[in-house]
Amino acid sequence: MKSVTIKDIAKMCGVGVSTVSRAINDKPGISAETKEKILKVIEESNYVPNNSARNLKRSENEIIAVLVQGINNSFFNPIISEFEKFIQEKNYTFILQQIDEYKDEVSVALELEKEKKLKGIVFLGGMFHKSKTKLDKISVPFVLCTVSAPEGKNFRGVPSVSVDDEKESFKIVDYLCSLGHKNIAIFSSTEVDEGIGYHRMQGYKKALKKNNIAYFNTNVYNLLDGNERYSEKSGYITAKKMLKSESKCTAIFAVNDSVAIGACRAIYEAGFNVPGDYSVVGYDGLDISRYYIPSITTIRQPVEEMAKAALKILFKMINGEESINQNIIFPGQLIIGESTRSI
Amino acid sequence: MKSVTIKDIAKMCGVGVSTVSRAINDKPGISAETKEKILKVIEESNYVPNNSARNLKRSENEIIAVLVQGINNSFFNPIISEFEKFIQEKNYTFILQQIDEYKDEVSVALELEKEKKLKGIVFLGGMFHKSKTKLDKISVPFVLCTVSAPEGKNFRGVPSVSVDDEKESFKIVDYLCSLGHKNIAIFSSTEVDEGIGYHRMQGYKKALKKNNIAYFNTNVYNLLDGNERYSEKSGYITAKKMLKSESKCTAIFAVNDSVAIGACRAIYEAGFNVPGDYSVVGYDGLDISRYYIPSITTIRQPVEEMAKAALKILFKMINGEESINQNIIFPGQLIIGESTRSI
DNA sequence: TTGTATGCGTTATCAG
DNA sequence: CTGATAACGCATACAA
Repeated sequence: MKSVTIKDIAKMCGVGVSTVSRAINDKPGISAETKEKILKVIEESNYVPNNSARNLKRSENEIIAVLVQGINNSFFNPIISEFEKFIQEKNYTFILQQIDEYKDEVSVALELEKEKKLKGIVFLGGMFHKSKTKLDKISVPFVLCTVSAPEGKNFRGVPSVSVDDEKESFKIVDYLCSLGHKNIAIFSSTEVDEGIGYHRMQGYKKALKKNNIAYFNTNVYNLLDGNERYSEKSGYITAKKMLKSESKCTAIFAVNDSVAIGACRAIYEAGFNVPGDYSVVGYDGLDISRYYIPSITTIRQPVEEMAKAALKILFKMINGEESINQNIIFPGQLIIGESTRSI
Repeated sequence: MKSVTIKDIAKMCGVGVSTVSRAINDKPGISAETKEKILKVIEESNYVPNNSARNLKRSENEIIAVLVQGINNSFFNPIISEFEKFIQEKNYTFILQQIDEYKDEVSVALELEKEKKLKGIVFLGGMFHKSKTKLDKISVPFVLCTVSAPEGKNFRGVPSVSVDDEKESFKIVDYLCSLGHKNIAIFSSTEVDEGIGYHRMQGYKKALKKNNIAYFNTNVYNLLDGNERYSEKSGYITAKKMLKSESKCTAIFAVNDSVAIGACRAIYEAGFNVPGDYSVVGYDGLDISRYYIPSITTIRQPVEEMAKAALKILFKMINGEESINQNIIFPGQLIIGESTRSI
């Protein structure tokens, strides 16, 4: 079970370890002859360089790490694909690191930074309960993607790329109002976790206010708890709950597309029609929202552009081109689907 | 930018490095007093242990790595969640490693094995162009999940957990036949890549044969190329192509649920109805197939059970309980949705 | 209870 | 072009 090391290879070839190292790493200062011989021996043996040892020695690696929470969220899929492409084009190595729910993303970042000698970090999604002081310990460039640093709390200096959740939520709820809806339910999380639930709720409230519609607690439907919260199932169950209640609402603002789809299904099963009986809107602009029947009216986040923008910022920082922190806010796009109608 | 090491901490505390090490790792043989003092200093400094150095020293780590190709495939989501839960229950650390499309998964496994001193590996999905000789170089226990080793080629000894794609495809196409369909199109990949395309095509052919239905090339529709192949978009475009053709088919066997959904949407947009004009079936049993309207008739792979079974095998091997290789084949479940009807 | 010294597998810096 | 040898940061056997 003892694994073969560079020393073993050196011995087998009758050369020094540094020569073997040169062969492995395509370094100059080695004759084609010996190189070939060494590579051949390596091929025949079970030798695989130990990355831990490598990382320990190397002062810097051309690698970017992307840290995601909730990797099973399809919203992230196109973003991750974009990262992969972009980073590879720059001839960097791309590491995707999943963050366990209960773990602190900044701690993981700190560990990874030392371990791999990273060039840069992207935080994708996440709740961002991050403390600024801890964030400051990160010594390589990093950027937040799809979330922005909380305002006020002295988080200035934290570059980010995001969409203004409150504003976009306002936009889509306002759209519902413009269609004549006056009784609009919201399916969301009522936990004040500074996460998407909070901002989207704020947008909802503001839109109602602007349209002179009173806000009622009874129109707020709390989604499932836990990691199923933003799933189709969650929307489905919540809609069933709503349908059983005395709700007189004519429209539903679901906190994301998956929830909207679950709601549509529940409404369908109850013998009602979308948008005939209920207009339903989502948020995010997942692919599936275009293929669903009815297609879902939603706010599309320009994910590819956001991904590119995040990496551009990151590489600028890496290259020391600009040290000013940027906080790019992308506009969301209201996509009018078949799930809404005017009344 | 020089980062602080264990030595620095030792110096700052006026103790030896081993004492600091003991404090960090909760090892015995240290007074509560000094431990507390050390931890406090660490807290205040920017010290983060370097994992590369740790891995280099440690002989074994309690960690399981899961290697996935195409992490953006929602089919894998519940499996990964299950892995995470299971592995954490065993008090092991869970590492999810994404494999770039162009990379060889076995090479990655080999590297990772040395680097992290893994206890075990799970290969999730993937094409498995793996060569047996290379696979043999892996010296820790591993198991394939959702794919089985290719038959014949002396791959005996490679434990796996999977569903019999050919048999299950047969089952669902046979079901279509039993509904009276005689002209059944298949949306798949015609590349002979030993991947899902091939086996599902075989099942399709066998089902036709059993039902005395002739096989026509013209009923085979090739999906998009590249990594969009198995997406909704791919099914959508392929269905449009089919609708424009002279096809007289009354049913479509889509190679997976996403493709089926794309096809349903295209049919809908063309003014036709599922299942009125076309019956559509998928494969996999994604959550969305239950929430789609119409819900999709599909073969559900028992993903949670498969995930658990794979890890059970792995842990048995790790504990040396059973060295016999197991190849568990789970039955798929025919789920009859609203997307099919008898004619 | 604590500190010192050694080695993990590499790469990099030197002489040769 | 090549080969010793010194780090890299940590854990551990051993000595104190």
